[in-house]
Amino acid sequence: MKTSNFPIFTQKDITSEAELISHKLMIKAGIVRQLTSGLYTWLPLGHRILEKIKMIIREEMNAIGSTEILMPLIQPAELWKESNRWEEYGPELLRINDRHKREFCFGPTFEEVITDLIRKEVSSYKQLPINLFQISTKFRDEIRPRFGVMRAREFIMKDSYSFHSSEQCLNETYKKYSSAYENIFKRLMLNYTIVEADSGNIGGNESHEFHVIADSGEDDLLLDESTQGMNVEIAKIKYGETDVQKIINENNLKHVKGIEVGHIFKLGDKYSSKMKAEITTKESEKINLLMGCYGIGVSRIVAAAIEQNNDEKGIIWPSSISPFDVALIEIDGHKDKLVRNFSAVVYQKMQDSNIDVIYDNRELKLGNKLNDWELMGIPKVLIIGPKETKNNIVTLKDRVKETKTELHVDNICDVILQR
RNA sequence: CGGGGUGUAGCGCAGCUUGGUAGCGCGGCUGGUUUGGGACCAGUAGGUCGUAGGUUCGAAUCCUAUCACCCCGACCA
Repeated sequence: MKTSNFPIFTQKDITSEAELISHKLMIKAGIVRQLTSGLYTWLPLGHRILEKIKMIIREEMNAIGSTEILMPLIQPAELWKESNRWEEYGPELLRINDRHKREFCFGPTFEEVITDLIRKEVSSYKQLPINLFQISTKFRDEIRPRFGVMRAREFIMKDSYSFHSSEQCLNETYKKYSSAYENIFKRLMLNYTIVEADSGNIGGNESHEFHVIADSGEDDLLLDESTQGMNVEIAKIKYGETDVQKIINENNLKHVKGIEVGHIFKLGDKYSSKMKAEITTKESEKINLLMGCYGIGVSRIVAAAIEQNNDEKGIIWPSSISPFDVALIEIDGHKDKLVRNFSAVVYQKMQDSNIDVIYDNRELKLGNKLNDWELMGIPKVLIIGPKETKNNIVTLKDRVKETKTELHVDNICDVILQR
């Protein structure tokens, strides 16, 4: 990719309205722009980050036998009335009418739609289990959107749904998702924890949340030495005590702040019973399907990752989700043909080795370019000027270690690929 | 919904108290000098001061209404 085809929207000054470091950096680095309250446009850089995260999620979903689908953003009211959530969900459910005055809503979650699909398509235990997921835009009309994409009204979420004929099968699948989620957050290189959670208005009887640990997190978590813990809602129920500080002291727990980036639920027959999603068992009995659902906040992960990985210069991407592996900076390439030609050769070499490289051929000074790519958090920067061109080398600068290394042109790809 | 704040050039802001030619920084464009960490000089373009009404000889400034955005509280991936 060349900057001539990949607009960079970095900016020096940002509005004082942004409070969180991740929100500030996402604006400065040109990842998102706000359209209006709770709604954001993802710029080219931001879109690439989202795609990297989605790819990791897809791979881990496929690895446990979950298959991708895509459901409509707009959902008919009838289904929500069946589950009783048309009333229960409240104003967070954004409702609209079509030209025939028929009622619809923007989907904040998809239990109704997927249950409707499965009840129509599945009638026998032989067709189970079924594991499906989608990565799509969700809409929740939040009371108060805030912190940029951290709490947006429109956001990108991966949601999975599983269907079973037995409790045992649901339990096994729930465990599979839990371990898949662990793999995902490990691959995202985030410091995370799993806690017991309250199932909220999604419902069901068991649930766990995945949190990225950050002081700016909105959730309060209580952890024990093994860092297996619970959120405060569960703690209050579990210990029969409303004074959180008392719970912490009496049970020797640690209090940390977390950003909820994943949530898995055992739904049981909550939706299948209300929506009459039945199957016939081996014994020719009709039973309600058992369900699980499993969410990951994709767009929120971008903000959470930045909360955990930044310095005074800007973002420092974990290598697995960096929008580019390396930025190639040419010094005054528009004035120096030799530099430009050599840069093009290096660029081509890296492309041939499938390295995600952004070639900065803008007419800017070296300092401008370096500052930009450091702000945007690219882990490695290659510099090519007259000196490098003359000696058939490049200078490699490491975002974190700040080291400068001269590499011969033949070794570039090997060193970059080593990570 | 209750409480607080902010809307002025592409971006970030000052001006408003005490009404009188609409400003600063960054960015843009032109020319020149620079050039290995956000260069300098000269010139230039760009604004119905959120919107509507009112007070006044005169309103960015005072009054009223309204809209938008942000912050604090009640809800949540």
